[in-house]
Amino acid sequence: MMQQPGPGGAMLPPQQQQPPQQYQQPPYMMMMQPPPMAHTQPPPQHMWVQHQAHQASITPPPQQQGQGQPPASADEVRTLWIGDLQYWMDENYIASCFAHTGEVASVKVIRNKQTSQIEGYGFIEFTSNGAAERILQTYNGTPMPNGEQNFRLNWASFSGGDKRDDSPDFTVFVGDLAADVTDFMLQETFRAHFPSVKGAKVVIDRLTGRTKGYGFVRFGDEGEQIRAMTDMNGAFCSTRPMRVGPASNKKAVVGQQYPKGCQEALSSKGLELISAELVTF
DNA sequence: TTTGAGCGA
Repeated sequence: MMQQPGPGGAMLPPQQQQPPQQYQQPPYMMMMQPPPMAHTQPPPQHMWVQHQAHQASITPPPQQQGQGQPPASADEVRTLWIGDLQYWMDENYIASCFAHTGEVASVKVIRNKQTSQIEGYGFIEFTSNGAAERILQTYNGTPMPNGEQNFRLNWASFSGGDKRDDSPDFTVFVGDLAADVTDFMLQETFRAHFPSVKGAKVVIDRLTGRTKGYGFVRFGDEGEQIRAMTDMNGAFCSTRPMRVGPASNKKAVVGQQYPKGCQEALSSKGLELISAELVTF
């Protein structure tokens, strides 16, 4: 029947209490004061460039890179994509989040060409593939230092580990979410009843960093998706009953477009990487 | 707030 949060509390987000206590002390505090609501004005453009200076030349010439840098296996993938960035989360902030690892090679936040506003995503290059993977596993889905939202990390596009599930995803929409519901919480709430749950996503408002009160749960099995829509409707996640319904496909599921030229690279070397299910959603 | 967010020179 319906799930209640009541006694026993079977669904407890272990994620909430395992913040890797590494990132709570580093001295990023001095620079992470969000500007007082910079409406739409581009911040001074000189601020986000200099952090690269002390990083020992981060512009690896495409061919000859074996000079001062540890040549991380040439074609090793070591760049992560980071999303859900707020307008004030610049290179300095992101770099500071991982500074203690000592493995950040460079950070780049994508900005709008005209407005210079942060587009909401960026790239973090690490010193090795292993470092990148470690950070991905450790931090993805955990709270960011500002405490308002979670890291959303993934392998940089088409570089190997990004999602490319051949299997179709069966998604349900979940509304009426309480403000404290996280991806993980939502996922586990459903997974407790439906083992085919692949992942869940609580939609975050980029301007506020807070949940929009709805999200999505993906199933591997269509039957479970269907059943979840009735079984889980009204079930509790955190403090409120959820509203579960069909999800409108955000886009054509199949036939993603890859940059031309990447096709053969993918088929030749990307396959084993895909099998590992590193993708959270 | 109720149908996402997504790859750079």
